[in-house]
Amino acid sequence: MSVHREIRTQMQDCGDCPIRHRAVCARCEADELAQLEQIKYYRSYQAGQTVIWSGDKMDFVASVVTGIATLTQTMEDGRRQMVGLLLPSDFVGRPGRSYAAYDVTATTDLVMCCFRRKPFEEMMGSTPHIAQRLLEMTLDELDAAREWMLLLGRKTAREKIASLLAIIARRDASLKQPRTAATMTFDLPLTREEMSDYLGLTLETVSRQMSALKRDGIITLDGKRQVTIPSMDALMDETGDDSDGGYLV
Amino acid sequence: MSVHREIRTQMQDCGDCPIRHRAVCARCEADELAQLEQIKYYRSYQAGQTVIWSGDKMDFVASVVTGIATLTQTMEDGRRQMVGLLLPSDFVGRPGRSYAAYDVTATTDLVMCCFRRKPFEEMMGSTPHIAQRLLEMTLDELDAAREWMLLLGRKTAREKIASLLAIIARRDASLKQPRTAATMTFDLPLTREEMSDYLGLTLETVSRQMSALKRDGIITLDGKRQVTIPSMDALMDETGDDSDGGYLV
DNA sequence: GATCTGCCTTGATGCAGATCAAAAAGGGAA
DNA sequence: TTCCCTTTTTGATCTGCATCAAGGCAGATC
Repeated sequence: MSVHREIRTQMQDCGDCPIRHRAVCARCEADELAQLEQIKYYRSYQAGQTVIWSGDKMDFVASVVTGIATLTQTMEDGRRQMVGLLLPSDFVGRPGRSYAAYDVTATTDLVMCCFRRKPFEEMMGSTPHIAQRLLEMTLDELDAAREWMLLLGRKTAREKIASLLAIIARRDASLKQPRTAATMTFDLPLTREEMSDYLGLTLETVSRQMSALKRDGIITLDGKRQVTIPSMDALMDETGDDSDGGYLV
Repeated sequence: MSVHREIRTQMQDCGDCPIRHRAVCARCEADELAQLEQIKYYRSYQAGQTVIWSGDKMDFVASVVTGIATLTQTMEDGRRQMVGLLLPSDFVGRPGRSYAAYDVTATTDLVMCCFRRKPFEEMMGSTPHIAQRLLEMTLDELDAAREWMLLLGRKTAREKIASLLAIIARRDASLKQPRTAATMTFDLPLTREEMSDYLGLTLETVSRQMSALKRDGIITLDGKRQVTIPSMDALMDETGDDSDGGYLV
């Protein structure tokens, strides 16, 4: 089936972009793909660069291809809270909204696949798959946000750190290593300050708790950023989470 | 146009149910409405009753018709965090998930409009409007969750209380009073304990901060539950929020 | 190699909110 | 009315994390 093959070939350059990948391409809708191709473009950002400021005009929606971006809210007096961590395939922006609601920042080098907003919205109207796929992704993000609310509202500093490490480790594991490895090693993509913005702590507390987890043998640090987790189970014991919790389908 | 009129008539009994109201009925899609009618039923709950427990099988999705429900997460040791406050027209449950992820509780007497999940999902596949409407609603909830993350992570106890009061007051205002009233009065639908679960505080702290706001003339209490706000501006000054913040379109 | 600069760690101290405890205020029911 | 029970308030004390303040370390620049 040549259309199928053609799409597969074109898919390469878009990485994990969910719009093409899952909503469109998985169903081999060549027309939709062609349409999307026309309104699509790529943008790259260096680590630390700001993608867009809260309140700025935003005439695109996008999905992360490679790298990590963050969504942050800032209060007038400078207090900051991270409200989203965007990994490859995550979606940024919102159909029907023309201004950014959050600061979007690249924490690593970042490539995004952008779609001009207006034509994208029009396409959504005529292409049910896209709205359905977006709905699924948004519901996942809502679940993640609610898990984070529990963390912010009720967990101790140590539990917060352990939870963050577990999330990063789990994501990394699904990308790289088979699920077998008892020991796992990864690079922290966040500075201590970014971690503190995510966890609702100060960077000093983050640093102290990292040291404490190290002292207690839950983690090993190689340099400031490389983390080794000897036992994922031991880490999970520190998160305060239910040990099972696997009912989410 | 008789179809239109018929739909309007049938709408009455479903209150603010967004599925019929906005996604379906607003477009006068009589077929969809007929389909929805077949898979729909109502359920009532008394104040305090649990609608469903986290982890329970959930073979329906629903929307709140009247009353208020809450979504709560509980940790093994009993720490609780409310992660959602469901008002009339809000949606509960998730297409594609057969188990509840949160405890759902009626905080006031509650009527819900339920749809059997499987047929609802099938309908979503064939009826684009519904997925699009659900997407919109879910994006709104995601924004609300992210605002709540800022509150949980970075606001002081006093700011948290003021923010909650402001949210309830604003909702109430849009239902009842014209936007003109400088003074506004409403009943708190939550106990001190529920407020504390929502805000990530203890009930003692909630009580103390309510007393403090009263002492400072920001609010007046008549009994435990009826709140009067002499000046909405004065209350907003206590929330820590940007005074404008009106860029969200 | 020396110096700089941006992270990160560690220490000392303070305070907001938690915890523990008890009294007060409602609000039904009899 | 009185009693009982739940919810709320208030008080005393404790503590986890924030705040303030030095250093330490590793990678860049000269």
